[in-house]
Amino acid sequence: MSQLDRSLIAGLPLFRTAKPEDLDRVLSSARSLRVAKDTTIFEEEAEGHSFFLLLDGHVRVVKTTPGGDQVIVRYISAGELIGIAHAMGRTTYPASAVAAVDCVVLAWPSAMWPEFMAQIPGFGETTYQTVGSRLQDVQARLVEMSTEQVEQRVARVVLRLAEQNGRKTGEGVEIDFPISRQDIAEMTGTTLHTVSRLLAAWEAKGLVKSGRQRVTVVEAGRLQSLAEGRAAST
Amino acid sequence: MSQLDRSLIAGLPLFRTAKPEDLDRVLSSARSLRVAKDTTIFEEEAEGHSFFLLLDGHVRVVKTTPGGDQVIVRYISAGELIGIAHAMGRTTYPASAVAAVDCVVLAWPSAMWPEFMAQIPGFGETTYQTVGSRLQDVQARLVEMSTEQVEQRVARVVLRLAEQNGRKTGEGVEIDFPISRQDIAEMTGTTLHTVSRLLAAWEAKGLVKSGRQRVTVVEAGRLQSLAEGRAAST
DNA sequence: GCGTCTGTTTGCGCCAGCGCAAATTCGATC
DNA sequence: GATCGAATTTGCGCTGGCGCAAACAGACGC
Repeated sequence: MSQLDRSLIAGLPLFRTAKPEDLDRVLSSARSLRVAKDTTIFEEEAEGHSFFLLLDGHVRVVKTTPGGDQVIVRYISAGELIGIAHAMGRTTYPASAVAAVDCVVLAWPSAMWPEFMAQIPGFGETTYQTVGSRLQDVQARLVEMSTEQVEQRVARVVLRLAEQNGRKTGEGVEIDFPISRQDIAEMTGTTLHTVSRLLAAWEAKGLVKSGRQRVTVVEAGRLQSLAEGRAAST
Repeated sequence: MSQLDRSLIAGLPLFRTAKPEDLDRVLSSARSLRVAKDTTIFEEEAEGHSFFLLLDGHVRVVKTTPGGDQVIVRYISAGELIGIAHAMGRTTYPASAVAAVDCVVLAWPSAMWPEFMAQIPGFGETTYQTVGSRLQDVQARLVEMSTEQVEQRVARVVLRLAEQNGRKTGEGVEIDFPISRQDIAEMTGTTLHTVSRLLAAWEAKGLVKSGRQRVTVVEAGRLQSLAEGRAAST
């Protein structure tokens, strides 16, 4: 296995306070993987033998119910860790991770987790803050699911995805990975039909542009109004 | 302030691996408070100056939306920490904590958090596992909110509360703190009216007994069937 | 023991959004 | 550029559960 280059991970917040020799050690024990679009990186309930760092691409984290319904718990973007169940004292993955586009990930055996925690300055603190902010985030979504109408929830999700994973285009901010109506439905607890109707209505009002697995936010402000429950003017 | 007795906290998982002198140090810096039923321990968004250990009683953790709707995020029972936002790198509390019954809590200034983490063996690991399991839990609820009908969600919540905070009585397992229809509604994203109708229907079928701020699970098995979406027989 | 207040029950009408089904369009592939 | 499959759109009917409103019942203070 050829040694990976330090520059791959040097800029990440996760390793902000790590020393160069730490980076080398981290990299020397890493496996680097290419993951094709729609490939599963790890499966819910499976033994959590490895943890991963997403170097490039986007990954969706999905839970499946006994009834076969899927729910997208969150999207992960480059620079974030995945499969860190181990950090929380679990031995199995609580959800599946699927590449939303072709991805590059680094993988380490879970057995190395304690070593990372102990030896990389700032690693523990950063990851725990990550877990904490994910908790905040999921709690916020729970509140939204409990109190808001479908239109507001969909508006919020579209806005959040555009903010966090947006790419400016001539027309507005486009979500920079393929996302279907079904995906949005699975993030908002509704059906692809309803999402389709909403996007069509918004497009007619000029709030968004959308196509096959593609959504562009044109008027973020008015969409924000919708998300907050104030009926959008016009 | 009189020194608190070690036995107050010696049995807790949180201090399982702490040494007796650690316990004394922890206690000597603690304030002990009695909190009357329905009193707020800390308010969402407020500056997180303290963290708390619930010694006795039950606390509900509540988030309020801009629109004024409340959502009960979880119940905390004796032995658990609350207000540990600080651990996750936040400076304000993400939710409010309200005493569900008369409670006894210990409080420490948040500034002491790093000291606890560094000096009490096992403290860090245990609390991070707690955060991790809360994340799992909220994620599971998010999935339920997204995919299940109201009746299933209410059944699940009642079962969970009875399991975690149940007290055996002659008739079944009673949730051992006062809980209103409104409270259950705020945990399941529905209205008190619907909860009332469901409990009435279940009571007619002999699955539960309930009264003013009181719920007893009589037939856990059949209620579990409901929670899993299989229509209950009879 | 009496009034009051808070929590609960229940009836009724309505509608947001689901389920089903069919048509359509867009990309990708050969 | 013809073919095929997946994603999307759209119509239609139905219903779970909400909103409103009013009556009711326990518990608690005086």
